[in-house]
Amino acid sequence: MAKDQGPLSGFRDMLSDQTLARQQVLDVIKHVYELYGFMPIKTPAIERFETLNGKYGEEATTLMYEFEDRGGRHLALRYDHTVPLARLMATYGQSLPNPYKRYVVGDVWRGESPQAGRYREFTQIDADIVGSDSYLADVEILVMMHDVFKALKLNVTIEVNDRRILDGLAELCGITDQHQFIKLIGVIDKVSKIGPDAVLQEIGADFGPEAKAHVAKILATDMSFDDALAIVNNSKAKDGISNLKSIFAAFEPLSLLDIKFKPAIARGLNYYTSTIFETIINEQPGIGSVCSGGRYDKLIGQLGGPNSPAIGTSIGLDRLMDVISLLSKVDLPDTKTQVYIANLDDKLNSERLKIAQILRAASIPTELYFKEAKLGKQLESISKLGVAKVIIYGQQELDKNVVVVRDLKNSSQAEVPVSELTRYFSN
RNA sequence: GUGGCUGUAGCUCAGUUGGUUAGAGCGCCAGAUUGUGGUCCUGGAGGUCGUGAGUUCAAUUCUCAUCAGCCACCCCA
Repeated sequence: MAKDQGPLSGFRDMLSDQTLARQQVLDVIKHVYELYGFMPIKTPAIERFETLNGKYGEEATTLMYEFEDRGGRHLALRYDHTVPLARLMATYGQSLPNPYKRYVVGDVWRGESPQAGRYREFTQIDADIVGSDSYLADVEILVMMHDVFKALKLNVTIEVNDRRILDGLAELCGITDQHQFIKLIGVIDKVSKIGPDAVLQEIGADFGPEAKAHVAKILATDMSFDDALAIVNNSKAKDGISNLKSIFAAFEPLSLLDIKFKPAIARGLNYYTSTIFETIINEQPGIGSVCSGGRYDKLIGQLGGPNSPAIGTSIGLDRLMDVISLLSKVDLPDTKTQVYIANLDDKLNSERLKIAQILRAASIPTELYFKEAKLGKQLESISKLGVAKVIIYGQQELDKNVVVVRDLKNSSQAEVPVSELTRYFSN
């Protein structure tokens, strides 16, 4: 067992099988993002504490990793990618194209109590559109998320709401205080976890029977926009609903059944202003949201930039990988090597190296078996590594200027002239 | 951060109502006459029972602390 040498609680080491699988998933996501015109950027892991402070909400600030450097500067590890992006926009906004579309892959840190699917260091893959308040930006983000999960062959439900509907609901319940509002949506947000009955009981206890009655209606499943409007019919909610109507109408012809209106979606982060969404994996709802985001039209202005509207999405790669490995129990390979060259005789090492170099030059990942050992032993251990082909090259082959290629998957074997090597492996 | 449950070989777990050399399956290594693997057979290695301290003649088994995992709260990817 591990001594006290393992990684800290909430942090993890990842071996090659896991890392290769992540890379594979990441490549799929990047590919889809780039299809929509998002280009990669990178920002520092550390920011000034003041930059991050107050942007997420009170609770979140206590979860930040903050520290002082040797120069006495008050710093923090980034908590997400959205606030650093907003800072970036405040710095370079004038010189960037408008709308500005970028994506970022990187770790973020939150000092939470770790649990399955909850880590202190995890990777987020964000895509944001800055500078446009068009509902088409919202549409593109949502459709792109649909495409990502389709490409990953995952059945998801993307639940969409508009923060202003909740504002309207609060107004209806007579809640004007910001703290009370946060508390209200916090309770509503728990509906998928604790169920509507428990939520209503809490609402009743905290906000009175009238609020309870209003919230009860909003929690109904399969609500249409008109249903919602009938319940919360004030100007705030109207704005929200007409926004969602435009968004949903735009992709209606695509019939994306996995994107749904759900007025109970709240989102904890403070900076959201209108459209908000969360994504649940249908087979693994317990793990929580694997992708979420929304519109934050005021954040960039808050950080001293121009008043730019913006919308973004964030995929939690670690949770996503947890779900993927839960769903497919297939053993993942931990090598990309395609060919292994067995060692029958140390005297032929430079000949084997020459063959390896020919293959590598043709972009075929190739490794050499270092130790001279029984062929059977070599085949066994190479097979265990998950490598499909072995080149057997001894005195007999040297004399004939050929190579024996054994396929470990179907136990077939072929003699290939050295001059034909590249061609043989290229198809 | 608060509360609860858990922690035995690489993995999944059994076991000890405190008492000499702690077990299984899988995996790993080595054989089965020396240039051919994945089945079967035979043999072997590997554990200071998460770590540290306390109680005791004696602790892996009891107590405390600590670390890690899980669950709830909280928060959210």
